[in-house]
Amino acid sequence: MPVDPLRLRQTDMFHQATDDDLRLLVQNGIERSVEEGEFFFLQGDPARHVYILTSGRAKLMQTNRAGQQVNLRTINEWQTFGALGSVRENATYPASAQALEQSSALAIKSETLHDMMETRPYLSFELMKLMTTYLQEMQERYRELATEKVERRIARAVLRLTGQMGTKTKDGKIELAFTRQDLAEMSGTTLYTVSRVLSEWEKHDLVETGRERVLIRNPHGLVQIAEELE
Amino acid sequence: MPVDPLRLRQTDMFHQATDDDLRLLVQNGIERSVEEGEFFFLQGDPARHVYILTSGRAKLMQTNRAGQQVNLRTINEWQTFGALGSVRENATYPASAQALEQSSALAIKSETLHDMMETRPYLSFELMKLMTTYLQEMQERYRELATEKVERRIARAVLRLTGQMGTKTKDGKIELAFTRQDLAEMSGTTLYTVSRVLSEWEKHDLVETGRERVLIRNPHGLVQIAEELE
DNA sequence: CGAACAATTGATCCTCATCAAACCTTGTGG
DNA sequence: CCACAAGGTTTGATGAGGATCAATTGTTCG
Repeated sequence: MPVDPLRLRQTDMFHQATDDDLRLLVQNGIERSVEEGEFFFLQGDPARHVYILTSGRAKLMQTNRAGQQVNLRTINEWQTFGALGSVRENATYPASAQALEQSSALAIKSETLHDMMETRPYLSFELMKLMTTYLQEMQERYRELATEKVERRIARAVLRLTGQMGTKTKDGKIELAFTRQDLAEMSGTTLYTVSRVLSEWEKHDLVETGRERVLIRNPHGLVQIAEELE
Repeated sequence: MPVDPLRLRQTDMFHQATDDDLRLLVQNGIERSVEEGEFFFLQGDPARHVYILTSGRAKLMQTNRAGQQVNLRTINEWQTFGALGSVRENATYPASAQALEQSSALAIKSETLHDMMETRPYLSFELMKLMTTYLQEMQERYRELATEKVERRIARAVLRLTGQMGTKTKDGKIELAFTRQDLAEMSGTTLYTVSRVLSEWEKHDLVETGRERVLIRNPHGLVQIAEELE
């Protein structure tokens, strides 16, 4: 199912784009559909495309040579990914992008975008804003990982996800659809520790848990864990 | 001592700038000198200026509310800092910049740079390239911190510094001027652990150590520690 | 020389990672 | 509709890797 060019404007990077620009992007892009668990690209692949997720959900992750993974961020509809590798020519992707569910993305040739940037200052400006946001977030997470204890890091990860992907249920709770493993990769710990912490939280009525699911009952309590001194 | 506008071209961001642009920057900037240990700006200050270090050495660091610090990067002559906070209006600096020795910097009003970017596409493009580089490095360090053991992290930190700030001595060794505390903040550990690891390395003739000083005797040995499987 | 600061080293303790086993949940096919 | 497989989750036991604390020993500089 082809992408409606005008919907592309939901993408931060293209907020200010003209209709013609959007059409140009879609014309020069190809749509890629990917099953749950499959990859849009792998760390180390030549960075030939920049992607915009048009449906589904994906995650960006990095692997070390021993195979351990960390989650860099989760990608929602109309978010860009793979842009980092495309700034310099002949770059390779510094991370892998894996679909969390069946997903589609518009893949635009890196050069196309590169060329467009030369004549459309808004593009590099927007991309820069995006990069600074990510950089700032990474710096914060880096500090957290270096200085904070696990429970707090998990609380932060959950709260971050709440803002980005939380869906409200009828009775006012907020639902997150992630495995313990996912949460572990996002907070730099193991699924065992996440499980233990969630159980502890459940005892104190902060959350309800289930398979691939966390319901947040008391966000304020989590904020307290995430922010409180000591 | 006023900054020679043309020397500004050493700054990555201004490689492609015209002479007039450089002069404009200097005219609109003020020079700030700062003693060792003092701050150019503090985390949380309103981000009114973008800085270019014209002499000395500084570090960018983040502090959590308990006062623990992490080192985000070290700043050398002609490198930009404080640019991150200046992209959005009314932003605050996400980190503090502290002089490692007596240093000077050219401070340019954020708005000035912002305005210049609108008419000079190369500026936002260069700034974007810079941001992607930093982002990529932070992502890597984040993964390291999450998945690698301390010794390896310290080895990586030392090697990174070697590339950025290492000065060669006559007899072919590479010298780094950092305290154990600095290295600890850069690798997410404590000065005690750094001290122990360096002592161990010294026993194996990989380095020589001294007060605020590490001499690298065998870089290849360090690479091995940093890269080797297991 | 003495003060201030940096580094070392030992002893101790605590947080988490790791491993193992059992238990749930969900979806599939007979 | 049940049985079973596959994958997700829980929980306990154990131990390692570093953090923390304390005391001592350099080093530098006024």
